Amino acid sequence: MASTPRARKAPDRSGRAVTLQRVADHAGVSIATASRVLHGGGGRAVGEELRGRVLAAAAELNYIPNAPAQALARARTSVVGLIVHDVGDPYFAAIATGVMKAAREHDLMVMLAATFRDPQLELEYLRRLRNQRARAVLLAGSGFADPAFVGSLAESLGRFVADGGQVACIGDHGVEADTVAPDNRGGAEAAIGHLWELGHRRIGVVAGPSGLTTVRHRLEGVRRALERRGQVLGADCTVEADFTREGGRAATLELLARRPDLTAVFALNDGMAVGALTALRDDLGRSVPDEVSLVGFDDLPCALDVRPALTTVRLPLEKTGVRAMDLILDEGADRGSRRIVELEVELVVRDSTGLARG
Amino acid sequence: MASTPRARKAPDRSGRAVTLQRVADHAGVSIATASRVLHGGGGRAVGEELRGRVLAAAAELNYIPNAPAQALARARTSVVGLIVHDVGDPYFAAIATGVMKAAREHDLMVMLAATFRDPQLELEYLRRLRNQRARAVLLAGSGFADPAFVGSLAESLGRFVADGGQVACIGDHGVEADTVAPDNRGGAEAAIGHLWELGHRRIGVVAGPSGLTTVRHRLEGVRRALERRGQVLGADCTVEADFTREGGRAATLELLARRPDLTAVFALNDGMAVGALTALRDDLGRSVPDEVSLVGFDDLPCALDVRPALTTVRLPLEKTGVRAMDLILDEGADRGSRRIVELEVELVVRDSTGLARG
DNA sequence: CTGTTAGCGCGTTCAT
DNA sequence: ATGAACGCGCTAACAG
Repeated sequence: MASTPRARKAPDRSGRAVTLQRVADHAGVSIATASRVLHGGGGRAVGEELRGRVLAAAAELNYIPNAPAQALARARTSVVGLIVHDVGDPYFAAIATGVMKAAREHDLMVMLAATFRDPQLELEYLRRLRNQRARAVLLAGSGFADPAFVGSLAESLGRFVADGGQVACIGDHGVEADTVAPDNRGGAEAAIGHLWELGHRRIGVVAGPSGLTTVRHRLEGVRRALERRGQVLGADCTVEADFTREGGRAATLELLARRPDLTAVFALNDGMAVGALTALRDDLGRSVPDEVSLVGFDDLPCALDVRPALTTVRLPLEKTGVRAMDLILDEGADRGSRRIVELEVELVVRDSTGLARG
Repeated sequence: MASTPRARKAPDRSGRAVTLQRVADHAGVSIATASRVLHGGGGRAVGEELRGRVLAAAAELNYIPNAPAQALARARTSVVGLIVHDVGDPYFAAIATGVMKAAREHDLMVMLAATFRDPQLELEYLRRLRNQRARAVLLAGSGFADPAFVGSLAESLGRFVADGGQVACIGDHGVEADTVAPDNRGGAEAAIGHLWELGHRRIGVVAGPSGLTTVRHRLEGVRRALERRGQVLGADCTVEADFTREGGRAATLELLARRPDLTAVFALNDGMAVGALTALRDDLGRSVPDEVSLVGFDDLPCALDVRPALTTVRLPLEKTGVRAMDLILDEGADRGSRRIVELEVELVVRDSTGLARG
């Protein structure tokens, strides 16, 4: 036709976008019938004859349903949101991998959001995911221990749920929601136990920001393991810094300056451990593990690349992502109480730990 | 429960979801006015009085627009799709980081899709992104050199564009689309040049699958650099394997078995380089760089953690993601010819390369 | 400046 | 088994 005033879509060859209506016309059936054969949900079946015609028409026209329109009509989308601190961090990248694999098996798309550790941004993304009417949101990464923040987080999550969305946390976010979390305390205990068995009695801890729940839990594990053996974690044996390689390096320098007599260092994640290794070996000239033993946490790929290969606590990161998706998908179970899945961790002994000297 | 026949949404306290209509009612204005103050686009301004009432009502009711509904009405969404091989790979994770940062600045959400190097899955995700009516798609990662695949890819992309979507490639996908790509050839030439200057004349190459365009381009750079210096790359000087650490290790073993006299190895990405380092040092007992020099490509974080620290070609990965988003956002420029942005790379000399012996 | 109204593409009763 | 018609929440003419 000459003028199409309201045409806003890029036109298909024959002038308009390929909609269900067009498929129906092409097949000589009603739009309802077309909808039924293409998206089946309607309950009733459709006769072989028409069914074939619709399928053929759809194929010929290369019809693709309009997800936003379906979302509007069904009041439900097929997207889940994944909120992480930083995709560039191998820890989150591994979780994301698990999530994506699970999503694909269930025909879900995942919207990724990275907060770069800014709590406000986390709230902001929650809004945007609500705006998008995401069917569910996966909150990954360590939570922030700040009560005020946890309050607003709970509120945002509450709204999301009120809108009909589902929520699952990966790790402890201080919120009443289904959660899958690795056994951080147990992992830390295992790490300390390992060092203890090797004869280490003066162990230092290179910790991340205590505002992160993950850090708290790992520290708790350290304390518990030590106390069980009649020792308390001295205040001068813990240094807190950024949860990164650079943080680990700085913290280790400070730690060893305060306590040059330490025979072992436990870094609360592998990033920090790699930094600690650099500090120990390159800055301080202390050989690992001959003079100082080192243990990390997470078992990121880099733990293997580094020399000596890092003894660390392995987290089933990818599986964590998958499990979180399972929580989301099991819609039946969300009645009743909160579900909590604790994932087992495993100490992986490699070359960065050895017998304590003397 | 009583019976709310068509209620499909989780109800708000007062019984229904918070829609624009409700906000309008609450503020005592028409829905059009509410729309105008909340989403401004309508052209005309709104009086202070009403404007204030609408804002207040929206805040009080905690209104959040329904993106699918807006998408339907406007025939345009605010989501861009990002297709990568594997988020777990630091290479793609870095690109994704750049994309996400740029997206946030422009109020766009990103849907992530990981193909795990399965071409069919790439096509499938293109369909799904078209289904979602993504405003644009970013095709990241190395393309597949298979002509048949490139054909279907071009077709899929064509449909996407016909539907009004935009496309930008990261790296060469053999397709006529706006592209941002690092200078793979130049980087490889620089790497070889560096080794040459150090006196190396017997250089082996540890390559990824030749089906990937990235690998091809890097190999071309190698050949060009060598030929410029009067040498040709011997067939026995190149081994092809998976583009991974394990691939690098295996390929290096094979390479050195064939040519024990090599004084330098160029691995076509850092993953392979790390594997090569393991093979050289641990399996073969050859010291790096004293006996064999090693160069990688990409400058992933692990290049720094490894000992000796890896000499490698740095790619501006995060910037690559940002630039690709720029192409998407510059809608004005998409008339006329194809835009190609070539990103400069930089050789970073660290400790894995040294003078050739003898 | 503000309100009315007609779609956007689709799912879903409700008749037939 | 099939079709007609309404509504999902919102934008964008168009009319006042």
